[in-house]
Amino acid sequence: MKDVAARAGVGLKTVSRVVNGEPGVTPDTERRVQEAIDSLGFRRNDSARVLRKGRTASVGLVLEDLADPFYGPLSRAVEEAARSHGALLINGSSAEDPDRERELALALCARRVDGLIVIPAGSDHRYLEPEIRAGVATVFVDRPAGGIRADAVLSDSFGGAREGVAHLIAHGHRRIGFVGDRPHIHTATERLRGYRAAMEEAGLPVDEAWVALGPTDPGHVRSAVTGMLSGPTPVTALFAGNNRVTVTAVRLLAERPAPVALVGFDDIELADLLGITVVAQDAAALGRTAAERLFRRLDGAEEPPARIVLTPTLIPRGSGEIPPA
Amino acid sequence: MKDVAARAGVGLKTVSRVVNGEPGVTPDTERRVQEAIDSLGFRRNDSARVLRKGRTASVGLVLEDLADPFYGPLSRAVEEAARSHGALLINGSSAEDPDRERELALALCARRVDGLIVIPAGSDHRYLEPEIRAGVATVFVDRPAGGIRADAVLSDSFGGAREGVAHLIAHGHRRIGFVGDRPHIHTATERLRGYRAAMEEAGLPVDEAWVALGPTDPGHVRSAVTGMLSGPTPVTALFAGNNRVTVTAVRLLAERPAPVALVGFDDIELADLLGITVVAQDAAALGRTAAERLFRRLDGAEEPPARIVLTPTLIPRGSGEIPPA
DNA sequence: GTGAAAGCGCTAACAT
DNA sequence: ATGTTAGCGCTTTCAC
Repeated sequence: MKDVAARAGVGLKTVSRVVNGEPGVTPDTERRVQEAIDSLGFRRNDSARVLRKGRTASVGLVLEDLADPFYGPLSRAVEEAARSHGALLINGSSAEDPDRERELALALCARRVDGLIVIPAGSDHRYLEPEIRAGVATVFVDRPAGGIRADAVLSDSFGGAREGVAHLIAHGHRRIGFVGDRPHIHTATERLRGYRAAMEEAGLPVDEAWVALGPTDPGHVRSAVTGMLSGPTPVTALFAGNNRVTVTAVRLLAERPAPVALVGFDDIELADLLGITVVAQDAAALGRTAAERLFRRLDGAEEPPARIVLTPTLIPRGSGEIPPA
Repeated sequence: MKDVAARAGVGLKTVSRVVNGEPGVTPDTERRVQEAIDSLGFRRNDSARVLRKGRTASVGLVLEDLADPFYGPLSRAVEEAARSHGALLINGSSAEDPDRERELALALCARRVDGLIVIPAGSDHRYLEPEIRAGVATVFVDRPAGGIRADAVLSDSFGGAREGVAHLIAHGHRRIGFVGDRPHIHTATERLRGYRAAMEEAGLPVDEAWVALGPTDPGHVRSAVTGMLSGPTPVTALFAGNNRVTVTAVRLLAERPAPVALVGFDDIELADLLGITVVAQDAAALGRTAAERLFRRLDGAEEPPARIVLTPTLIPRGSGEIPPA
């Protein structure tokens, strides 16, 4: 910028005015400055600008795994909102590791992102308290924050699971298995709660051998499902607690001769062709809603922290309507 | 930091030393500084650090659409590499719009990212020349750069498509349709070239009514495919130029009574269950390779720009082995 | 309409 | 082992 000023034979501030489109520059001067900029290939250094202005026009998004098809659309929705507010998005995956979540979130704060959207891996977010006090707007998505009061945008996991399980019950099932993510994950326990509620409302007993919370890699899911299907009181239907579980369950059930009913939480591409009944969340809406809330705060809104709950949708496609064997 | 120094009763530089884990501080002093840091909730301002050091420890990734299941794993792989080099990842979607790609890439440069990974939307990247000269390491992925010499990490679109089409020919097809992305997209024309090569090598004529390049939204793909299946010389097999096309083609073919063979470029989740034969690229490997190249350059490697080509894999699953009607 | 000076928070270089 | 000074590139303030 100094160089540009020298070359154009003007003051530093005049260049700054031109670069930022501020008024108070004669067209002629502006032209000279512009020429100098072009010939020098000058581009403003935003780091310096940030240092001076205090705002970075960037937001951070900490999620579990960008490679998971659930988070792609969510991230894209956040990015789109950021873009419409002139902000860039810095993305990081926690790999479901609380330490990594924390490390990432704090690194983003050190970069002085204006806002932070977090899909929690851990359940204690008090480490963010000083940051939030220091002005980093923070919104949690998909799962609520632990230990602090903050905005959260969630899907109704309890209600969605209850509806899905009730759907299976309505189709005649009495022995239904539930396979979900590890118990420290909020959505996993909420969905399990929904399962239990539906069973209880129907007056059905739950054999604890029908319930499995654990890692959602294919190996664990396979053994959990196999167990439920082969015990003394085998289940006739399955509720899958998330998209990873559903995918593995579908593969496994396809290998078996006897049909087993299945409803999965989260929609999956091509599930329509495979006839998989799901309780679908709108990942993009989750991201969009969270981003809107974030930017509202950045624009100065002073509302108290709120919990916004989106309602998932049951989509019957066949697998959930299979009658008991 | 000033405040911390005052509170701990030490000089500014000593605080800096403690914060950065530099040697030359007595354990006792370090403890005092650490206490001051904790009680003040101090966290280093990385913007200032960046301004001083010249490196931001961040890389930018410009891709087409983070919500596309092809880019999630790619982005995650880049992020993982960045993480292992202590860098953060800023990503943005161009929505396949060249202006937006340019705008994003330049915004990232203004932030002084250390490196840039670009999945081109446009075909002219001369706008990046000054940035690259100024030291921003740049690697192109999936499609090569236009108008400048730069590293590129690609899949062998030509070879992959040729192999896929040859596979259909080997199963007896003589009239094969090709549905691909818009012609200005490098991979689309490369794949079409592969299609033509395979046909020619088999001595088969290509009726131009069997070839459609265009937008890959369901509407366009449906009408293109429908046309090919209902003309005077209907095709008996289809080669789908990317994952979007494949998904729509599978849906459409499922609605038709007569079986039509299909091979698609790019793998898709659950394609195994639906028996869809694909030519699979390894999106994560693409991202990983590009990131490795980028960080090698950032570590000072002075190699000339190279083109690295990964070989896709044909995975027969049934749809590509259906014989002609 | 324009510019000079101060300073954002940090680190490199050089004292002490 | 610790502190001081200068300055990264920009914007803010205020004077011209």
